[in-house]
Amino acid sequence: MTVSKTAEKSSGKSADPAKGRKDATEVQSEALQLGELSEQLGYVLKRAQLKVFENFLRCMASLQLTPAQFSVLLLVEKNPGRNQTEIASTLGILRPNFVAMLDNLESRDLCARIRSTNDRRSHILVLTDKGKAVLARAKKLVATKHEARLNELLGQANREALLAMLSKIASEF
Amino acid sequence: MTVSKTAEKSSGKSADPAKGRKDATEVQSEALQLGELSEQLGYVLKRAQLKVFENFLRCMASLQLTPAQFSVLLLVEKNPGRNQTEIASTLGILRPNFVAMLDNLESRDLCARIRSTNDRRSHILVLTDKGKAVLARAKKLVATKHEARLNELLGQANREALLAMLSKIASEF
DNA sequence: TATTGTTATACTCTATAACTATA
DNA sequence: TATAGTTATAGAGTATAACAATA
Repeated sequence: MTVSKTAEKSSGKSADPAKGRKDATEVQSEALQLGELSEQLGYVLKRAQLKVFENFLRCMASLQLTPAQFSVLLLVEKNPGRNQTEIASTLGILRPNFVAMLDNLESRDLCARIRSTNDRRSHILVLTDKGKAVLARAKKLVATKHEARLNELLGQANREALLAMLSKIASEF
Repeated sequence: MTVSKTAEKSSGKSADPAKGRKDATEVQSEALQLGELSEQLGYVLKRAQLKVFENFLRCMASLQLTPAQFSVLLLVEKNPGRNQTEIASTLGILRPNFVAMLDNLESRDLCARIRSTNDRRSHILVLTDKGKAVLARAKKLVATKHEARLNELLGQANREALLAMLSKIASEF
């Protein structure tokens, strides 16, 4: 909501921004003060999330998997035989929006919809062999490029503490 | 990307989900296993961010301010006299998208665009008196309802550690 | 020629209602 | 009657190109 994906350099329109000013009302034309914004958890959380997703996409460029697609593959692998409603709702994806997502994954032969014999309204979801292979490669990329970078930045212990706090917020806030 | 704003209850379609099964292939029809998903920082980060924004909106319902609008008011208050480009780019908002946002805030008499005398292309942004008053009330709501809730959940020290780590990710990742 | 604010536009993500086929 | 998957659609949020006024 607050933040977009592109950063932009600040201008600094005058030739010598450090020199004398015309009058006292003119502010110094350099970086703005974030002020209380840098203490707003929501603001920092959003900016951090965008950075993490951006990095995830870069790490996954060769496999063309978005964070959402990766989460679907992971969940289907862990819970084979569940239907669309169960997978979607666990991920917080609304069923209507899940249809196009699955169409995409299925068209790439990463997962398959199988009509359930128990309840012929349901589509059971499973990973294809290719889906399993791609997911295995994706996990490796995430571990060696994405998570490794985070561990490097924060340290293993801090990364785990961060995850624990975010989980608490996600489940209890 | 991964997560929507509404949660949904899982079904549990059979009358007695704990009792005997038809055959060994049928899975237990209760909660799904998140598996590695709960270790994915991006996934947890996104879900936490949605919860925090949701709570922010609830706390701000009386003032009808979104996180993005709050961030604009905060930044304009801290940096009066800056133009649209400077405020927008600092927040990561693209200039074209900032126009409608400002139209909204200006129509509610919370901030004003003033044609700069130095550079008549620029619109200098300032908070109106009403804007200052509303922002003051917003800050109070955020402190007493929103941040207080977070401190209650995490503890003051943890909340600060969380903020520090997220800031590091936002700026260095 | 370059920049500011703006318009137009498009694409993604999210959300709701309603249809169909099954139960 | 209710549920699963689907379609259609609408609204945010985000992205790019291009224009008028001004520098």
